[in-house]
Amino acid sequence: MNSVRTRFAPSPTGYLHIGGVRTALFNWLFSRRHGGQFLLRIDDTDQQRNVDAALAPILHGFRWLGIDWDEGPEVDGPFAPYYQSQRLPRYQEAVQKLLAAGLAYRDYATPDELKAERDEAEREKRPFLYSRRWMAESESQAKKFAAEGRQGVVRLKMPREGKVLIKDHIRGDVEFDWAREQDHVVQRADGTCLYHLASVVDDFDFQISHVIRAEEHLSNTPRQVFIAQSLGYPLPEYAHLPYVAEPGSKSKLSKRKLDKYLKNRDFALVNEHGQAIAKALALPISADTFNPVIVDFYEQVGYLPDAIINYLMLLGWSLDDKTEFFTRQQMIENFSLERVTKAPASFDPKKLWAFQDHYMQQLSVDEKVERMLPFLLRAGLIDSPANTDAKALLAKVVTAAGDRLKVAGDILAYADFFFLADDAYPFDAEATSKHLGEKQSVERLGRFRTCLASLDVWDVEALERTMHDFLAAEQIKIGAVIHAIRIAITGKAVGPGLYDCLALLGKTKALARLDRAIRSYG
RNA sequence: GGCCCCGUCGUCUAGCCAGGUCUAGGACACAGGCCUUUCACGCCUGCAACACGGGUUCAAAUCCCGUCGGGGUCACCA
Repeated sequence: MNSVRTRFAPSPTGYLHIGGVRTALFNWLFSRRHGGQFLLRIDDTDQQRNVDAALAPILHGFRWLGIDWDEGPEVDGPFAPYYQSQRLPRYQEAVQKLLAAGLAYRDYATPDELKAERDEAEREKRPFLYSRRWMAESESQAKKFAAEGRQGVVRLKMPREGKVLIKDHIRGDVEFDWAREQDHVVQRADGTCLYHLASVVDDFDFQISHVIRAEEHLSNTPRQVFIAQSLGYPLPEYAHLPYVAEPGSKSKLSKRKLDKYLKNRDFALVNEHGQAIAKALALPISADTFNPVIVDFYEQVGYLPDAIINYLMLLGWSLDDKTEFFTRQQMIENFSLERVTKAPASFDPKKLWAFQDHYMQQLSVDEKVERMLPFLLRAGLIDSPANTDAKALLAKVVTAAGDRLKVAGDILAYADFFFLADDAYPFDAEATSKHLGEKQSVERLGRFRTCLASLDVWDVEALERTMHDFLAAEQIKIGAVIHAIRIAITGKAVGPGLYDCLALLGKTKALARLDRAIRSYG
């Protein structure tokens, strides 16, 4: 009956952080590996106004990634509610128990008095430890302090000697001196309770067997152990994961330092690529919620959940010296805490990109079409999902584009010209001046147009033959003309094979586009 | 600053616990080449690391000690 139960406890912040996903993923994998449950608990003791709105993107992100939870918001479960804001009575009950056992005390120190003690300790260069001077040891003393107009909070009465040993699945045994632990506040004057107490009570109530969380919580663990033991709770197993670090550094990844990451070449590249797609979609985005640190970025741009999950799984974990690709099933079968790395791992957007590339290549044309159609719809390049002609064209475009489409949104940045009107696609300025800048090039384009106009059969083979004959007649190499043609019909310097483009456009459109270029640059 | 954690190519990592098969393997990135007169894919080649110093040992990336470096944490935030 020792079921494995893990949890991830997001705060409703309005966005899902890539580092948070990694932590959640390891929790999820561990529970799945052992046939247990994974739960989501909402850490909203900070009572914000609109928890639902701030939580929605987070839940949505997990769903999108395929990280499902057995208990928590929207699915409930035997221990509902899973919101800390709704569990205050339980926390207060725990506080009473601590008080009654003499393991916590009411404290009436003012912030200024506390600060004075802290400053003094600093001046004397000794570690700060609260003097307990305003600790109320009896009811009458409490009344006396209150009569002075003081506000009472509840503090933990931490041991002032001895050591505590924390057994951690990743760190091994870690020892702390009790005497360095502060008498942390667990309940405010207004009766609300603080995170550490709430977290410990929740983990017990929800029967969490393994607390798997980021390493930044390791130094918080002694106080949590103290709370749990004081309350008579059995201790959960602990596993402190290395945190996810910034690109090219060992500092913790944080969405607040976006400006810094943008100086990283790879990060900037991935970001710009995404921004371009967002722009093509006219997404109402802000840098706050739309950047490569936030999961939503990847969904909007059209990454594949499998790519992200696979990449994240390998950030701080490995099976062996060569296996890189895992199906969900393989992940679950192979995951173990023992093989989690101890050192922090830098988030590398380029490597994520490489996984994305791989997984995209695994998709069939139909699967790609299914993912790209919504993008064309949203950009207004296709009027309706029921437009079968447009869908058929899309399938052909996707086939011709092949590996060039790295994310679903690339259909916009890369192949929009197929869907735009013959006079609406933009000409790339740099490419145009390079290949259509000279009169000679444009004249040659005109002659090539004449050759094409005489074609009865319009397919790749015929087009290739026409080109061959044209080159012979002109006595030139293909390089002298192919770029100009490409730009004329697509507006871009890069794209699928030229004959594919021509064939897919059809004779009428192709000729119209050549005419437009000749008119514009002749 | 105190406490705690961590330290293998630029990055993710294998190897470390059970020392030799490690002139340290793989992947991403980067550089060059092939393919293709676009781009991308693919293929080939190259560049590139055991933080440093002492031990122990016939033998150390692996064990021990120290140093240095990086990070986390020290709230009436979570």
